[in-house]
Amino acid sequence: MAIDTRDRILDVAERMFGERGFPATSLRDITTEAGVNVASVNYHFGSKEALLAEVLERRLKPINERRLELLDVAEARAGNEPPALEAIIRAFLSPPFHSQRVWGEKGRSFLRLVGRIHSETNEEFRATFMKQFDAVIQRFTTALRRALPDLDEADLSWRMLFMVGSMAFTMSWGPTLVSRGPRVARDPEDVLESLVLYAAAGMAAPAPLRVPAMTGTGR
Amino acid sequence: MAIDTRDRILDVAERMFGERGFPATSLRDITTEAGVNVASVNYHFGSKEALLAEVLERRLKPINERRLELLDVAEARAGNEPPALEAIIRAFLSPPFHSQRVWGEKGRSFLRLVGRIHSETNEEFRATFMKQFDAVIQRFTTALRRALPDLDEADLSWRMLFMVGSMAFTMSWGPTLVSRGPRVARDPEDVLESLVLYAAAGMAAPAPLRVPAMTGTGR
DNA sequence: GTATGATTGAAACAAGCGTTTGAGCAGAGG
DNA sequence: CCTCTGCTCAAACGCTTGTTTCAATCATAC
Repeated sequence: MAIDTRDRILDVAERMFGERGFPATSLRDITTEAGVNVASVNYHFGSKEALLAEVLERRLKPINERRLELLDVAEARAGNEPPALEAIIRAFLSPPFHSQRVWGEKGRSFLRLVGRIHSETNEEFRATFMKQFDAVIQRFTTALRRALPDLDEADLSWRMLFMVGSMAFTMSWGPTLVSRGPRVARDPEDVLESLVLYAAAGMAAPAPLRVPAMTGTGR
Repeated sequence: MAIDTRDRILDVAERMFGERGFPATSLRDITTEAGVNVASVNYHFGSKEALLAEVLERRLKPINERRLELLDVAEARAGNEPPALEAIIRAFLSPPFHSQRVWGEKGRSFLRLVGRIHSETNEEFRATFMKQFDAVIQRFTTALRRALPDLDEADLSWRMLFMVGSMAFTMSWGPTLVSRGPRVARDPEDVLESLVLYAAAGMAAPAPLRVPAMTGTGR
């Protein structure tokens, strides 16, 4: 019917994986809603897992390219200096949020899906999935290291994890939070702005005092 | 054999749910490893979902009680003033990290599980699950509102979401990050300290300038 | 010692899963 | 007109899932 079967499967799969999660969504759910035959998934993609990979890549590739683009721009603009911390962080965080605006409802459920993959796929799938991020992680690590010379390597890694965590969590829970009450509802653009400020301040926090070989600091 | 069947099921379920996720773990996986009969799960707990609820409650209850305790202490210590931002945040973040130390490997996989439930269960399960947090959320929202009077309600909600996101993400990815290379390996206590500093700085970031009815800020 | 109530065990249940099969259809190229 | 290629379809495959059944076993109390 209507459009290409492949695309219909991808669209419905994206939404359903985002709403219910990957393991909880059956191929029959997808194909019924898309109005296509069950067999077409294996015909076009090979397997359910390969379908997930394609769903992810279709959206993630432009996002990561955009991240690198924005970082290029920020670095070019800053000349020989490292770019401002906030500019680096904005280059990293804004593309997925912009995708939300551009793709509307579709983009939103995709973001939820991204927030989920880390917990819904097996180790090896995640490993291949992560390859898509290698270049991005490396470039941004370097940029942040220059912008935060006082931070040692371990602290930088952890803080990047914290940042990604806020982002991923916001993507999967944000819609729930917004629907909870009109007092928190807000334009995705404003949420991005909030998140950039939050992450930049966190990144720039003073380096923790490391008390060597002592463990009683917390109590 | 050995110990109580109930407890053996709970222990194995906790570990497996944490490692592979809830939907990806079958009751037969659990019961085989625990050396008990499949039927015993339904006999003792009623259903797979009820088993998950019990696994969560067993650990979460003392964690949330401890959070409230620590907040009580911080508020008592501060007298009429609001407690320091860092103290509030530490009261919230430290109990799950301490549980990691106390429970060893068991605690670690439990933390991974907690980082996952938001994406691996259906809406209604999450709703009942969230009730366990009602008191905690309310108390900490109030405390943070007092400590950050310049922040409006919406910003506070989002920033709390950011903080929880860093925490949850760290719990589920932290072990992976640590195993990635010895350069980032670190005592859980140190990671907690990093996270507290990061979150406190993020929370205390200047309130975003809200440009009313304009959308082009990010580009 | 026997009755009672709680627990365990092997087996089966219906339902759903991802995947495969092979017949059928459409349209383009020779 | 025929054949080839790309695609769709209903049906079935074998397997796993959570749950249930009911007899066997256990510990405890009378």
